[in-house]
Amino acid sequence: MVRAGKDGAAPGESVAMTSPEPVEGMAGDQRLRGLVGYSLKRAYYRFQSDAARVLEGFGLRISTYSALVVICDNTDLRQSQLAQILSVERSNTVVVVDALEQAGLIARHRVPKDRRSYALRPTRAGRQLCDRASAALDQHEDRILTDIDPAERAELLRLLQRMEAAAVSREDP
Amino acid sequence: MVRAGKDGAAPGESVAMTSPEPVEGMAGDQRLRGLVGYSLKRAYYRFQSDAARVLEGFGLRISTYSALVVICDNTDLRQSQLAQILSVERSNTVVVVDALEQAGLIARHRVPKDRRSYALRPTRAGRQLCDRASAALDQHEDRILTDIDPAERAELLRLLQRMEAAAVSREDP
DNA sequence: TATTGTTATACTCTATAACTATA
DNA sequence: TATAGTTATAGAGTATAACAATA
Repeated sequence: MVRAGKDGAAPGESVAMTSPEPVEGMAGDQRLRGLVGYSLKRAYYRFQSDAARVLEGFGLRISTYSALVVICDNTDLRQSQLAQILSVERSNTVVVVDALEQAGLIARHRVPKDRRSYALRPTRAGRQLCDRASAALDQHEDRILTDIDPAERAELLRLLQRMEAAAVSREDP
Repeated sequence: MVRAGKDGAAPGESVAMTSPEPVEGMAGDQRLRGLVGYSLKRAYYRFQSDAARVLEGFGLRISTYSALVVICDNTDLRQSQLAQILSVERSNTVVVVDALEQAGLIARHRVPKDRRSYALRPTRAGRQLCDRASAALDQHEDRILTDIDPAERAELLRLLQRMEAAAVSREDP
């Protein structure tokens, strides 16, 4: 029972990434499906593991890719600004910036006016890789969302951002 | 946790949970905002940290709560079925089921016909807590999604599930 | 005193492999 | 041999505290 076509998990794909084939005669996760948070989580994990696989081909992770994009788009960014934009802790940006620097994709430049901080700048290789990875990621999203038309996709983006903003506004007790 | 007096961050909330106030004159994360995956991630983290806070009041985490719901809704579930339904590895269900059992919310019953597996059953306390936590979580989602009307919310759920399914179907390269 | 970057640490979630006991 | 549950472990992401250099 339970196992329809997929035997123990196809060689190369994990069980956890298998689609939730409903167990016959069981409710399964139907009750949880009513929660936006649950479907959000499932969609997110699926989506990000695919995105991670795409970026792996460029030697990037999701964290390093998104930092690289922000550094490319904001001239002479400080690390604490990077942290704020991406909503990660300052301390956690260090390893990401280290990785980008060691890969020769960005450089830390000293700021004369404030010698505590660095100005982050992409190298030419960094800009090039950023553009190539971005194109691949766009293509990837187009493929994944192929049966969701542009209007729906725009609506989806809009709803996700409203949800995030709504949750933010509920921060205070 | 959450702690009111940490040093760097604004008193009350961590930097990471701070809203992404656009740094003036900068592009910020605008380019990333075009990616569904990025907004999906941001919405997800915001959402789940809120949900985790709600469940904390019941002594539950997201993982234990969702397992409890599935166990309540599927009679005499096996652990591997639980894993399949929730799309987690079998090995990772063990600690979750342990936690639920130790909290007196479920019990492992031996199955005479197959002594390798357990039949998971909720206790009365487990069912009660499940219902109370579910109600609280529903309320929480209603609050968060207060400015998203029911039609939009249904559309959101539908799109999220289509996205997940779409990503699934792209598993085989 | 406050801020920037940093280090160290811990906790969670996820993934993999290998073991045991049953089948 | 195959499966159910288990153990151990490793990797990422995230969060907190404390420190040095600088403001």
